[in-house]
Amino acid sequence: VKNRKRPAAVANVTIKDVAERLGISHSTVSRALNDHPYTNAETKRRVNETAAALGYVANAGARTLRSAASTLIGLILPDVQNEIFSVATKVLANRCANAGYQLVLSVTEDDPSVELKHVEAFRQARAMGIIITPSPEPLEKTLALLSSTVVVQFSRRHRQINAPSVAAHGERGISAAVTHLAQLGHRRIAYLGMPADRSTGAERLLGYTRAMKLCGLAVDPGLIQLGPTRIEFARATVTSLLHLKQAPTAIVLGTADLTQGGIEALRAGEVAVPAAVSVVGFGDPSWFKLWGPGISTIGVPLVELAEAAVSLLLRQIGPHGETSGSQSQTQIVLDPFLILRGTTAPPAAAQRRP
Amino acid sequence: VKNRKRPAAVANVTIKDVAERLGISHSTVSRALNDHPYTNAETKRRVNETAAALGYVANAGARTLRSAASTLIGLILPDVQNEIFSVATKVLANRCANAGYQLVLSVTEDDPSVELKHVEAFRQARAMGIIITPSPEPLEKTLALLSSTVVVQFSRRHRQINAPSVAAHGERGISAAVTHLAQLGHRRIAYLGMPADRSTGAERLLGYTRAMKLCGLAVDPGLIQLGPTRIEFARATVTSLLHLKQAPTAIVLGTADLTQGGIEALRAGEVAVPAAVSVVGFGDPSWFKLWGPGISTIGVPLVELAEAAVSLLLRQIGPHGETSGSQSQTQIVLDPFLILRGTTAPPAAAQRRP
DNA sequence: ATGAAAGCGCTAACAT
DNA sequence: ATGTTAGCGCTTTCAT
Repeated sequence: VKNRKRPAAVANVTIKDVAERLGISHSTVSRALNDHPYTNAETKRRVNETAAALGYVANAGARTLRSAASTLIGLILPDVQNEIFSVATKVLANRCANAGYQLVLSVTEDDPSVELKHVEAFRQARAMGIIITPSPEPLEKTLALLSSTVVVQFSRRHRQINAPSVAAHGERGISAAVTHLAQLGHRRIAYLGMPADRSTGAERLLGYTRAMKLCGLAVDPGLIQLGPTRIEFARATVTSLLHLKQAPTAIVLGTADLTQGGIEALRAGEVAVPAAVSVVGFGDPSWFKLWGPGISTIGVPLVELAEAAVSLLLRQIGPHGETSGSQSQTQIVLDPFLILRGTTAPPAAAQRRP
Repeated sequence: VKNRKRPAAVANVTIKDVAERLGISHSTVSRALNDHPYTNAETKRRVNETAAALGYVANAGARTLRSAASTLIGLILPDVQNEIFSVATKVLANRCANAGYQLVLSVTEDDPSVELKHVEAFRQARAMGIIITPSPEPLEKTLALLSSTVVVQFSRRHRQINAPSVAAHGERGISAAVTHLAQLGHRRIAYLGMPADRSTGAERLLGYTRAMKLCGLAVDPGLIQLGPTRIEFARATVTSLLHLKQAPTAIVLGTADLTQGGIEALRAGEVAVPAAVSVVGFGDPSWFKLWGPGISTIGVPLVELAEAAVSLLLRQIGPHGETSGSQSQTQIVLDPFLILRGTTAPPAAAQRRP
């Protein structure tokens, strides 16, 4: 009888303690606890009973050691506040829990070394799979570690990561916005977006330039502003854009954060929207429809994206562990959709068009 | 040479493999890897080298099995979308990572059985601690499991959970809002909030009734509306409140979600704010300052709350594992602050006051 | 249906 | 400084 470990709260009750208490062998207890086919019903009952009485809690680590299959799934995101990632987190948490997995979350803020640390930790914990929004330039070691794991890339895609991906078709989204504005008569359309080092940033920029050309509009480099996905950046940039002597009559914002910053600038400058300038945002946080006349924006099927990502991962690792063939080629790309509300209208100067 | 495990991606390289390759004992490898004091520098170098070459990744489970100390911290939240919880998630993720822990996230949506499942999983994974926003009525078993772990209650507090807690002083927050409105001349002030089954709901409701009485105002039960923290509920309720023959001249919303619903109703009904009705919201998502004249609201020190919670937990489990004395009595309560913007003004009918 | 025994990968005495 | 050994809690043959 070992009785000197009261200190705080211990959970040292093992399968052996239960066995000893019952005067049976610990392997019988193991079988009883795991509903092994050949187990006496009565034994099973008694085992469960005393296990509960003793406060027995299985040791997942020991189990993993034997079976090589953990119940952990890693999620690596640059940020959790952002709408797309918070929706993803919610969806993944639900789906993983339903499939019997636990979600280990890590937030990198796009710092490659933080990213590496987390990937390492996940590998050490023998996570069954990892869903990751890779940073723009992951470290070599990160790439190596990732290559020996089941991975699904979410939202962004990195060419050196040979794993399936799920993302929104950013190019089409931005294109649709630009085209819509061009059709309204706008000629000077500005684009504010992420740097092209992320796949998402590059694609969206491409969507802008392509659509401009397709609409027969000149691409003025001064109207293309790339920078950090931060509210302050958008606020400052939109403000200066509006002070240009050849100011744009419409602005397309490339992310939800940039949209917020842009709106802040517009509000601060008391700019009439859409009378003085038209605006198309990106993403659709719940308040976009409440602001002013309602913000016209590029909606993204957030839930569907997240669902696709987990499904892809779960399919590979199976509902209880047997990793099946990899399908690294899979690339799921979902279409965004233009949501027309009140911030887009023909430009003031173009009222006299046919 | 075992060479038949290419299937997908395995990480079966163990400390023994490294030892064998080097012709030394596995314990030497273990020491080298862990920077044990008495280790030959050259040996250490070679060990690290071949470990890297072989793609060795430590097995955290095995380590936990020996040392009884994992690197896991559990976070149990009813929701991640909500501002307070998303901020908490971000802060905790950062702080935990810095302290060398991994954050396992679970979302309960206040379902007690889901809550239990997650607590069980955390205990099985031998999580070093749990930060939880307990559901209104946790199951017995959940309580029992929790009592044998290091726990910090976040945002909500349950009387049967004997663990330190961190929360905002909801009563004071709501009181301040009501008092402010009363001082502006409002007499019919409505309150829309959470059910009183959660500590937060009960406190905020108390803040309302107390402040009303203190201001010498009659508490009209018809102006107190409690319900699910859902946008639709607030939308419907605010709409019906405004259709009352004795409609309120001011409304206090008890959560951020309810505030959004209320705003939606006001916008849909084209109600003049604050001319026809004053509004005070709860929380301060970034868009509150952008809507209309800016939403007056009860701000909560979100980051500080989250910081306090991790600090409390980390202090108990220590930066690397030695659980220290519990301090279950600790209750950190942080004060909210009234943010006055444009949605509050004297009631139309009271313009003629002194 | 149950018990005995081995071993998963690792750390930590204890030897040397 | 390094090797030997035992054992953490569990599952899983292999006997019985």
